[in-house]
Order: sequence, then structure tokens, then C-alpha cells
Amino acid sequence: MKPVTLKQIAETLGISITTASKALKDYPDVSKKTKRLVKELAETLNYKPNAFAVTLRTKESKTIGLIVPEVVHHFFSSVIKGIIAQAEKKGYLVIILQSNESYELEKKQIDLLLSKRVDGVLISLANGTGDFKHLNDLMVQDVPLVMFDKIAKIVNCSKVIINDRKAAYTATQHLIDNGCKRIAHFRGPLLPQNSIDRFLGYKQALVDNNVPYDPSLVYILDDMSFDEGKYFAEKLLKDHKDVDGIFINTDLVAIGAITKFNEMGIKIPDDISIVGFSNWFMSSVINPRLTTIDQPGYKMGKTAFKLLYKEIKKKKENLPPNFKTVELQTELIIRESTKQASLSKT
Amino acid sequence: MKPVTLKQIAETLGISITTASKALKDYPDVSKKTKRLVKELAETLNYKPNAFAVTLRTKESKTIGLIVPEVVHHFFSSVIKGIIAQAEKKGYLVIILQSNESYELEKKQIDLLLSKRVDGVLISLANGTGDFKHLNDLMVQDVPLVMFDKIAKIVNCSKVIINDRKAAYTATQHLIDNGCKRIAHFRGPLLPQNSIDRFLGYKQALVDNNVPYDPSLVYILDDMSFDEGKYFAEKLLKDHKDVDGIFINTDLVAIGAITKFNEMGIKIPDDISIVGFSNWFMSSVINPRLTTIDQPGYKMGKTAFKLLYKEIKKKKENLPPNFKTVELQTELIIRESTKQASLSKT
DNA sequence: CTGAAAGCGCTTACAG
DNA sequence: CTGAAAGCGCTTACAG
Repeated sequence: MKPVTLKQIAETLGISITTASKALKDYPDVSKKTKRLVKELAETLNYKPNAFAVTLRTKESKTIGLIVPEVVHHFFSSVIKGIIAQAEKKGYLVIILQSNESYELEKKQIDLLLSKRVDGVLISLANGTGDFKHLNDLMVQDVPLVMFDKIAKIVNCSKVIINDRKAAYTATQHLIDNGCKRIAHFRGPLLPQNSIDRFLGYKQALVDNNVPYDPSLVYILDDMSFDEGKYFAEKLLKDHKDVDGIFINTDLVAIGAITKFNEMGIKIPDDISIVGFSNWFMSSVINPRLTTIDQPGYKMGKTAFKLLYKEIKKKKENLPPNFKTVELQTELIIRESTKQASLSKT
Repeated sequence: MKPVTLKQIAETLGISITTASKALKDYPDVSKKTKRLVKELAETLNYKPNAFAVTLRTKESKTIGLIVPEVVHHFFSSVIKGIIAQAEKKGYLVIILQSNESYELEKKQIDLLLSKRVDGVLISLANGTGDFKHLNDLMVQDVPLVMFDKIAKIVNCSKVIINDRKAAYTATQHLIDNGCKRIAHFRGPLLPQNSIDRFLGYKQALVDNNVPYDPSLVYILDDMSFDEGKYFAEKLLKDHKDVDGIFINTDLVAIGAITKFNEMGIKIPDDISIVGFSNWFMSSVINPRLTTIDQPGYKMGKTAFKLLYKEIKKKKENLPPNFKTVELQTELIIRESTKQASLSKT
């Protein structure tokens, strides 16, 4: 059965399409009786306006696009959940695309979203993304854009971030407060802003505490996977017998490292203290429970949509955009993988 | 800047819109020169056909809807990834909605997708879903529907499932083979077909092995969460001092139970053997490593889209639908949370 | 209070 | 090889 159209309703009732349309939308200049008739019939026939016809007229698709590097990922799936929840409240639908950390894919997907005439785009950049022309395409076409988590500082748009540098500083400071002298860092790939910032925060904390910075203690990971965590944990011990602390980007990697250390009989935190990043719930389940930085994914998703929504509204009202960068709070969650600073001080 | 239209291209080149349209789509009856000119200009202006106008004409949105109970969930996010990947290959976009296990939300979302004129719908039912009228709306409007994982047997459409009953039977048999006599079952809510089937498989295995079935050993969980796993692990031990095995729906719950047992000093598998379900990667990380049933999420996603694609094609060619139920293979992954049958037999 | 008409941006059967 | 015309299903300014 073909979907019911306004025309059918109008013909059945012997009125014009115009009146039928207005009746459904409660225009004040339609009689109560007509409204009732139209609405009843629409209900009976299960009429739903053809969203494409509406969009074509109104230029509003009530749909936004979302590009994330990876869907199967605790942090991003939390963000997705936040975005969908908030979008639904405002009557927006979300098309989700996954860049697999690839610049090429990301570019294609922006194109796709552009041709789908989405009302706005939310993006967390791929690790492989080094230039931002594809984002410019959005700007040029006046499609509102909000970046979150993995952002590009140069791109002029609203952003939702955490203070990666500060969070990493806090994490490293915590290790130092626990008496660590030789602190390694498992960092992410070279391009993403957040792995740069976390590295910078780590380094700064060392400098501020007069702990010598040793580049050979910094390991660059590609996948940020559990297996990489295991691999580099073992490698680190081979390279440096004297490490006593590690600040690790992403709990998943940290849990890999803990697993390997457990297998090797290394005691955590007695031999090595570990701080992770993200506060994935598994980090409170692993043995020993992982000290980490809490990174609010769900909230980030909600906030990102809210910012996007504001810009969509601004655009509709022909107001100039008002780019904002919202910084969400992070928190150090102290657990068993570090000696508790508070205890060792008393 | 407004998006470029066909009209602008045609006017710039001094040709008709018709010809411009045909040139871009490589119709054979357009001269090479015209084609070249049009294509070049389109490229320069970064022209992208307005998808809504196209859809309005062609009745094809090249978009499908996906409804899952929960996004932040390892199994479902794997399915999502499979679906997006496969959809992209065929040029389809995916709108993702989350029902939060609520029938009401699910219903609303079907409505939304219907008004968005998606070409097809993929769904895994909410736990709260007890009737299927909302799915009928899809059928009536001739929108292809494929269900996966949490399906309704009565609904007449294509499905992708695993043999939950057989898998649960295998899991329970494995516990019995390991000498377990008092086997508990942590099952899911009452409505979903898969928690019913798993329960049935569990029961059947007991009966076939002359192990008495004791209803008080079956616990019904609501959330299937980590915390519920902990809670019921403790409760189980209070209720039944003599349990020696548990078959637990979902690794997440099983990991909760293991965590609680570890805290309580219960030895796994010496005191109690445990088999989980899903083969979430954390199950090979937890201590002891969890014996479980492997449930192929990514593959399920790919398969579900493939089935949907076939039906979309059938519909376009005005062929009758050909509903199929694809059963994906599961596998028992034996790890440390059960005594290894092979070893104990030799 | 009602409706004819224009138009959103495309595609395609048809005529020349 | 090219193009005028109809139409997809709506919305809305305008006339009556």
C-alpha cells in the first residue's frame, strides 16, 4: 500500500489540498469543523507527511549527521547515546557514520551528509585527519558544525572538549605525589589534538616537579587497543628496568597493560603505579582497580547537540553564528593501581 | 552560500535543466562535449544533487532506519558497526534510534522512520515489547523489515538469529560434563524470545541428563547489568549453599558475578563453574577467564543489512518478498571459569 | 473561512 | 542530440 498523501485526504473530504494542509497544522484561519474532519481522517488513514516533500519546501531536514572514528568503543558509544537522546528531544534524527580513523572515509562521509542536506554535522576527527578542507566545504555551504573530543583548534566552529592537558597534568602529578620518579607515558598517535595535549600535560607535570623528562619513556601507540597495552607493557619493562609509574591514554590500553603485568608477576602499585584515562566502567572491575581520569561521554554528547541546535536556530533566524568552546570537567578517580596519595601522606 | 542547483549549472552553460541532468547521469543521448562541460562545472561548483528532490521523484531515500534497545553495549555496537559498514558499501545511510528497552519509544520511533520514508527498517526488539502492531504499520506501508537478535517469531519478515536454545543447551551440557549437579541460571526478562529460548535450552539439557530441574535456581534479571550480576551472585549463595554451576545470560552479568565471588573468596571453577554468553572481549581478560558462548555481532549486522537490501531490491522490481531466517553459528569458548571437560576426561 | 497557484529541485517520458 | 513539460508531495503568500 502506498503511503497516504494530502491529496487523497483532500479529495475524500471534497476540500482543497491547501485547506487540508492548513487544518493539520492548526492554522487559525480554518474552521473547527474542517480541522476535526481532516484530523480524524488523517488519523484513520495513518497519514504521515512525506518528510522529503516537506524538506524540499522548508529547507529543513530535521536530521543531523554524526561522524565518529569508531562505534564499538565505550567512550564514543556513550557520546552517541547522549547525542541521540538530546536530538530526539528536539525532534531531530541522527545519521551515524564511522570514519574508522581514516581521513579519506571522513571526507567521503562529509560529502554524503552534504548531499543529504542534513541540518548540521557533529564530528570527532579521525586520527588520520591532518587537513581540514572537507570541513570547509561544510562552512562554505553554511552547514552548522560542532566538533567534540577530537577537534582541530584551527577550525572555526563550536567545540566541546575536556582540558586534556590539565587532566594529564593531574594524572601525572598524582603519580609524582605517590613517589614515582621514572614515569612512562603510553600516548596516542601523533596527529590528534588530544593525544598531543595529554602528552604536553604529562611533560609539564614532570618539569614543574623537577622530574627529568626522558623521551625514551614515551611510547606512541597506533590502535589504542587492549593488545597494544599488553605489548607495550612488556616492551617497556625490557627497555627500562627502573620505571615505577605509567600514565596511559585510555583505560582499555591500561587494562591491557595491567593484564600483562599480572601475568608477569609485576605488582601494581608496589612495583609500578598506573593511571588510565576515560573511566570506563571496566576500570573499576579489573584487579587491581584502575586509577583514572573520568571523561564524561554522555554529557559531551548532550552538550555537543545542544550547541549544534543553537547554531541551527541562529542560522534559521539569519543571525550570525556565535562559536563557543565548552570545556567539560574531568576528575581524577583514585583507585588501587596507585598508592593513595592521601594515605601515604598521613 | 546556498547549495548549487541544476538550474544554475544549466543557466551558466546556456543549456536546459534536462540536458544538464542527463549529462551528469551519463545518459547515452547527450554529446560528449556537453557532458564534459557539465561535469566540469559541477565539479568546480561542488554541486551535489539535492537528495530530497531526488527522493521525492524516485521514491528512494537510500536511507534505512535502525532501532536497537541500547547503544552502549558491546554486542549491539558490534552489530551497528556491521550494519553501517555493509550499508555504506551499497550507498545507504543509517539512521540510528535507541528504544531504551521501551515499547512506547520503539513505537514512536517506527512512526518517525515511517514519516522519514526510509527504504527499510532493521530492528532488535525492546524487552518491553509484547505486541507487534507497530511493526504491522511497516508491513502495511510495504516498508521492508528485518529483525535481528531479539525477534518476534510471529512477525512475518526476514530474521537473523542465533540458535539461542541450542547454544544454551551446549553451555549447560558443558557444565554437566564438568560434574556440576546443581546448576543455576541467571536469565533475562520474561518477554524477549532469546531469554525464553536460552532458558528452554538450559532446562532441556538438565532433563536430558537426568539432572533435576529446580525452578528456584532460576533468577530473572531486569537490566542484565554488571551490578545485577554482583547482586544475584550474592543472593544465589544465600539461597542455595549447594550450587556448583551457573549459566549466565550475557558476559557482562557473568563478570559482575565473578567479581562478587572473587570478593567473597569463592573459588571459580573449584567451588562454582560459570558459563557466560556473548564472548565480549573482556571475558578473556577477567580473572578467571570466562567460558562463554561466542555470539557474532558484527556478522549479524552485516547479514541483517544484506537481507534487508535484498528485500528492498525485490520491492523495487515488484517481486513478492521472500522472507528468510538466517541462523548464525555460535561456539562454546572454553576458558578458566569451568574445569575443562577435555582435561577432566583424560 | 476556502482555494488556486507557484515553487522547492529534481527525473524522465516524449516530441522534435 | 536537445529541451519543454509534467509531476513527485508538500507549504505558503495571496486573492476572494
